[in-house]
Amino acid sequence: MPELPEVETIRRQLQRVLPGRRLGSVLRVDPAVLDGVAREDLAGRLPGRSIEDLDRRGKYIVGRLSGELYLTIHLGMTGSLRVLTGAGPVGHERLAVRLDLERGAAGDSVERLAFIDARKFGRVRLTAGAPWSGLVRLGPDAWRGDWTADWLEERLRSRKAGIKSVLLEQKVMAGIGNIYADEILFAAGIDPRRSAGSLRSMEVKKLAESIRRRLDDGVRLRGCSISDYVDARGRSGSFQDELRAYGRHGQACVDCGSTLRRVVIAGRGTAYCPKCQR
DNA sequence: CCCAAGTCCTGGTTGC
DNA sequence: TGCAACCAGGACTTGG
Repeated sequence: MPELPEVETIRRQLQRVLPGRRLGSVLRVDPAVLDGVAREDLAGRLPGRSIEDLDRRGKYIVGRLSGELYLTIHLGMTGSLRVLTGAGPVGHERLAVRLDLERGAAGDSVERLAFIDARKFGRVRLTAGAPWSGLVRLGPDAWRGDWTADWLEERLRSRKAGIKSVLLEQKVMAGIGNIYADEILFAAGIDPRRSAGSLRSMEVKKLAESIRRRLDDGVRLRGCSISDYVDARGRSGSFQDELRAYGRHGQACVDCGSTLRRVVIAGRGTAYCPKCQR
C-alpha cells in the first residue's frame, strides 16, 4: 500500500531517470483510472511532451511536463509506477506510455512508463497550468512539511474523533496511511482510540517526533512491501522487517511482551499494545 | 464470506 | 435558529 515513504521512493527513482525524456505514443489507457480527462485527450496530448521533473505531495506524485502540463498520479492501494524495458508482460497495466530520448534518433525506443494497478483505486489526472486542483485540500506534508508540534496540538485540540482517524485525514496532514499510522502511534505510546483532543502537550510532542521519525525510517528503507508494493525498479522495500505494530495483532509486543490487540478504527484494521499504548 | 485499504460520499449530529 | 463543521460508516475495487 503506497503511503508517503513508498511514493517518495518511487519519486526519487523516477526523478533520476525521467527528466529530459520525451513521452512517445500512448500504448494503453484504462479509462477507469482517469479522472477529468478523456482517454482520447490523454492520448492526444502526451506524445511529444518532455518530462521536466517529479514532485510529491502526500501520497500524490506530480509529473511536470513541457508546455505547462501536469500529470497528478495517485497509486491507490496496489498501484506502482515503473519504467519497463522491452515487450514484457502487460498484465495489470492501466496506463503505458512509450519513452523516447529527448535528442537523437530514438524513435524506436523500447522503454515505457507504466502505471500498474490491479485494484483500480489509483487515479491519473491531466491538467494544464497547475497540478490537479484537488491537491489544495491536502494539509502539510507529514514528512517534509514545515509544521510544528505546537501547530499539531492546536489542530488536534478541537477534535473529538479518534487520534488514528485524524492521522489518516489527508486534509490535516498528508501522507500517512494505515500502516504508518499504527507504527507512529506505537512509537508514541498512544492508544489509537484516544480522542485526538484529549492528548496532552507532551503526548502531542512525542507524536510529532514519531511521525517524522517513523516516516523517515520508511523512506530510508525504501518503503514497506507487505503484499504487492514494488518501487520503480521492481524492487521490494524493507520497512516490513521493522514493523512493530501493523499486522502484529496476536503477537508479542517487542517492548513489553504483551499480546498486541486488534480493533477496527475508521474501517481499518488496527493493531496496538494494550500496555504500552495509553 | 471476510479481509485488505485510500478516497469520496452520505446522512446524522454537534456546536458556535 | 441556522449552518458549517464534524463524525461514523459505506461504496468502490480485486485477490488472498
